[in-house]
Amino acid sequence: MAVSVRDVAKKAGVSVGTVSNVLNNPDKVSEKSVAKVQNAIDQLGFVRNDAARQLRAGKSRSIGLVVLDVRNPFFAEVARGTEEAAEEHGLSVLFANSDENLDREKNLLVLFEEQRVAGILVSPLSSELAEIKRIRDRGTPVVLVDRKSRDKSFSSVSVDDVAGGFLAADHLIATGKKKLLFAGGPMEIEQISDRLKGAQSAADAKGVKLEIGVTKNLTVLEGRALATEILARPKNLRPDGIFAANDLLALGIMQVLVVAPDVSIPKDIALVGYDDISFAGTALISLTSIRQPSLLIGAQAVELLIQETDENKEFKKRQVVFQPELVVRDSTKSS
Amino acid sequence: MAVSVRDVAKKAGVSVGTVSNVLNNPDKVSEKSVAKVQNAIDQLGFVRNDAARQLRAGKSRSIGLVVLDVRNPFFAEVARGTEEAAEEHGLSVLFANSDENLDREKNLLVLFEEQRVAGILVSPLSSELAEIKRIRDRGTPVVLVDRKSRDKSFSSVSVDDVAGGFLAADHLIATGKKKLLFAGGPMEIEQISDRLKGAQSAADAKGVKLEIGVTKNLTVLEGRALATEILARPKNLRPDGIFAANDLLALGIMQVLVVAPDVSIPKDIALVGYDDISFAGTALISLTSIRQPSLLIGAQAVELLIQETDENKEFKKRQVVFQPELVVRDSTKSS
DNA sequence: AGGTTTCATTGAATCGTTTCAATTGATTCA
DNA sequence: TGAATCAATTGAAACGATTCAATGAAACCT
Repeated sequence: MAVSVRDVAKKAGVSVGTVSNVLNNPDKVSEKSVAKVQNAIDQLGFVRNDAARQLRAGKSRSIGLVVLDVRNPFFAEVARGTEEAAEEHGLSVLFANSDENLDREKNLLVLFEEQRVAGILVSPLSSELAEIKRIRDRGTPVVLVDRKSRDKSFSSVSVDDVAGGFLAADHLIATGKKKLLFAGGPMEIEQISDRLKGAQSAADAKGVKLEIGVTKNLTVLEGRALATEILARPKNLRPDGIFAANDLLALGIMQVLVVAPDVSIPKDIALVGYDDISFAGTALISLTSIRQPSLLIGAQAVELLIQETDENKEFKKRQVVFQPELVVRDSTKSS
Repeated sequence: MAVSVRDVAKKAGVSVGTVSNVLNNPDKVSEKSVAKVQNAIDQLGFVRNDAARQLRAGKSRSIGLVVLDVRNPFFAEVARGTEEAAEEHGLSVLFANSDENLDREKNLLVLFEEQRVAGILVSPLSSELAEIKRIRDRGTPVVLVDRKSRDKSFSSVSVDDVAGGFLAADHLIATGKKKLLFAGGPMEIEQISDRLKGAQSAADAKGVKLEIGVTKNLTVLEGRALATEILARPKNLRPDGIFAANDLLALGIMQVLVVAPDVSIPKDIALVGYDDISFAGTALISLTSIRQPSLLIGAQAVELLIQETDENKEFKKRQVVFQPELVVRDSTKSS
């Protein structure tokens, strides 16, 4: 059933070495042989066996990507970034999501290591990097994604969430807002608490109040709940600017505020989100947001991985931190 | 650098066969040997080489999934469905998207075939199945996803879009609407024209008018453009029920209608979407939609693939067609 | 013609795992 | 005690592509 190079060689009347060369170094083979071999391949329906190739080569031409959640648009973009960059280097990317589950993460890492991937990009769940370090030390390069490693022995790519939080709050203050509210949670997630930290420092710098509205998660529903609570307050106790830790939360808040008769966005309450998902720009009132260069993050991670593979390993660890960007839209723009 | 079973065997003082058995059939090995081998594995940091395993086995334990666009929430759900079903059978799923690009599709299929995947699930781009047929005939089982094959030689899983269109229009009519509008396009996409076909037949059956609003694509922006056009009309020329070919389009329409002073949803204009994406339920006015059993589709596709692998190949081709389901929410529910 | 270089081709050895027929050693049974 | 049974272990062979030193053939130069 299975057709091997040997079968092709026999049919074409050449040696297996020649067949292999036709496949991999066609310029080292005479035209006549190429033709004969191609012919035999077509007739027999020969398909290269990648397992055998890899076994011989010792390494695969794939890199593994482990993210927390593929359905998060941010990670979907990061994934595309890695895919594009990898393609340029003739590599392909195997996607997998850990679903924020430590066991799954472990399994996936083992799987990738068994596959002898050229390298692993991982957005690690826990701060416990022991397992990852073990893999790295056994020879598989690893780059951390969306997480700054204090441990300088890892290369990493991340975004400065503190700066993002600062940008958001500072922008609200710049448009004249004086009673800010930060919406988000749980605070155990470093990205979220960093965004708050940045917002806090902007507020402190300008002597503006910053209230904290902790949510259980970053979903539309939580946003609506929070907004409903805010509307229940007397007008003078409401914030005049809200910074939500992501866009879904912000959109939920917006949905409720927009139908409240006594609130106008952005005049009474301005709103800033985070992530700049595609829905942000197309919302009823387009949403000001903090954009993370997600494609770039993915691409950069691949580059770091490749550097780590190429060069004398120990030298080239780098921690790349991208700066987020403020995208101003109608939810904060007084027209 | 690389540690092999042979190294483990030497260190543990047993044969390679025993090491292999510890890995794959621990019950066939004495406890003492298991302990010795485990010890050696830990000390040496041995990691199984999957390429060698596969080479020996002749088949991988992965199945390949090629979808048109991973960022489409429908396909994201289908992917999860395959993942869950595959996991139950001890298989893993390799994701890839063709980006609606024929060359990419071809490359991915070749890649999967070279990997000797256990089978391929593909949402094929063109109706030209020659290449896919060739792969199938060479021995890799293939199941078509989200596409009904007229060619009965393929197993396939799809959803009845005509029925979905009928459901939507019939529901609008049942709530008393008399001037319907179908929004969607381009009509070359079979899924879209099928939905229209179903809507048309529901309208015909009840003697209700159905206007067709063709859009360039199915995005929020197109929906807003269309809705703006509708609002520009005198009131008596506006439809009283709109069926949009997907939820993004419907949400765009809703965004515009909801702020129009002289339109109330669903009293003046009712709205039905398609796909039931997670945003549908959390929209400002929750959106009635047609749900496709996307998880089930993925799971079913895996089952068909496995049947095709197991049984005498030629018998078990099946074309499974799921029925979509109407999910009634506020956008059509007179409260 | 003789020698040297160039180019194409050959095929055995290799990668690391699994399999399976053969072997060993221990245990049971009559 | 000798034979039969069973469990545990062994190690060579196989999977299929690639590599590389060796070989062959042709072309070139003096």
